Amino acid sequence: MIDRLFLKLRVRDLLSAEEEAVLRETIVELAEVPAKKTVLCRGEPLHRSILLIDGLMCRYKDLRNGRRQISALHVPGDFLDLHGFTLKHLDHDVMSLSPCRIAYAEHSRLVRLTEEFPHLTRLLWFTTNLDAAIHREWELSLGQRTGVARAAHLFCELYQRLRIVGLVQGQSYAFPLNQSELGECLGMTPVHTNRVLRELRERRLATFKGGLVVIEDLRGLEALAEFDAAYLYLDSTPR
Amino acid sequence: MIDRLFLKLRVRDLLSAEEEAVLRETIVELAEVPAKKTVLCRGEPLHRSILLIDGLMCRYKDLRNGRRQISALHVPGDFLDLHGFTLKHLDHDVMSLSPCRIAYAEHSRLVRLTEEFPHLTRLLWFTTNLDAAIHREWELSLGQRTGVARAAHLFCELYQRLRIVGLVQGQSYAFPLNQSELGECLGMTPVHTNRVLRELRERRLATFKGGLVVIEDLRGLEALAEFDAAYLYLDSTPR
DNA sequence: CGTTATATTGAAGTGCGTCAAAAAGTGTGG
DNA sequence: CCACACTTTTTGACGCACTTCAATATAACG
Repeated sequence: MIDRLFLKLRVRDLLSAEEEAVLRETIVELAEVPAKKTVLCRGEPLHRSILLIDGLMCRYKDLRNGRRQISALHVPGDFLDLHGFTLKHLDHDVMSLSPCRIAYAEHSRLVRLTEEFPHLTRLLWFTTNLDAAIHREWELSLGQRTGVARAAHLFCELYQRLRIVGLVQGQSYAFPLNQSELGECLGMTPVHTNRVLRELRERRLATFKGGLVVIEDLRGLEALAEFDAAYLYLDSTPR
Repeated sequence: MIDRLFLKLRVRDLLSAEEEAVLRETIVELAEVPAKKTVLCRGEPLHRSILLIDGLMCRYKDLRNGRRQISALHVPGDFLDLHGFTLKHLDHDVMSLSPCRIAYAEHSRLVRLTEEFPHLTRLLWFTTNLDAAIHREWELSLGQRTGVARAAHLFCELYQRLRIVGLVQGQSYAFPLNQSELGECLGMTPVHTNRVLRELRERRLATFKGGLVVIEDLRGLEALAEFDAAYLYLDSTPR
């Protein structure tokens, strides 16, 4: 059930059998969430954190003119709001993009974890810092990359993130959102998103259709995006 | 010396005398850094983290066309690279914008801190999650806000962040960077930054000149920016 | 089969970038 | 104190990336 979390962690560090057991005891109570459902609202007090088991979720913020920025995408094995463990409430909303399965970790149990398992604590701390590293790369995209490069970069990032949890088949992966929502990740309108996708298609780099991304030319896509996976910390290092 | 860190932490939580003492023992060895000096390079192995005592620093990433995105600004009391404690190397560079004073915390000592002081560990974890919350708000700015609103929002954010560490005098604060560097924070060219600043000046909201920000109409600035300080977590909550 | 969401394309408008030059500020040495 | 070099700010003209508005096409669905 939480095996994708272990895959994600073991790409980055050693995880002992005891630590694995502790996580299995901490993360419990499976639940299902339909697509397009807000699972967490900004400001509400939190007493547990959520691990994504299956499906795709996002965090987002809105402006009053109705424009929305998706600030993060989450794939299976990611915590949606582990940062909420120390923040106590969120500064953003969280919603499902596809039907999802989730599991819960009570904050009271996480407190005990920080008291008894310092290495595991640092590893969980690491995962929130990894989220922040992805935020920084998105800031670079939103601030400086062109529309096509932004889209190309996102496709490269998800290729790597999904690959390590076993969710890439050949050169394609499920990416269940529509062009409007993709535009909300990329800081552009649905119309322009459509044009950007057409350019990637015509340049034979990647296609996005019906919630499926097909990478036709990974090297070309990475070159266009100036993608360097270093910010995903895919190296195994003691934390 | 590290009192601004205590101001920052005590806005958010109780900090015991013992914890304060632990931090004083952990953060040592004062150093000076001239302006415009790169203090940390992406990729290099880290064995300590840096606390900013005085001055202004930034983290940034470059693209090959020479465009740069500043992904975070740091004010006195902030760690520059506490995330580096769990990441082990950085995905970005860090440089000083003004002459700075810094102090060091050895990672070996931080490891011991995580083993012996779980609440303090959670508080330090919190500060890295606060950095991430600021990243998210910048993503919203870069993706969805107009140029003027982005600038206005940044001025509001720094007003609050500097205020809690005692670095706002009346309605103004030191913000020692030039228009090019400000543009690198805001995802815009120096030329456009200049025009945006003129608009804020002409609308009598704020002025930025000679490294000094003067807020003329805080409410107006906040309204233009849709600024809501909630993402800065200025409330005292047990972590 | 009709209804609704999603994708696609066109045309026109705008915010921001680019290029270029001038003006103002800053520091240095004489 | 001025002369000079250099950086930073400011402004103008023009171009492009992206938005907006609108219409049509296609797919999804009960």
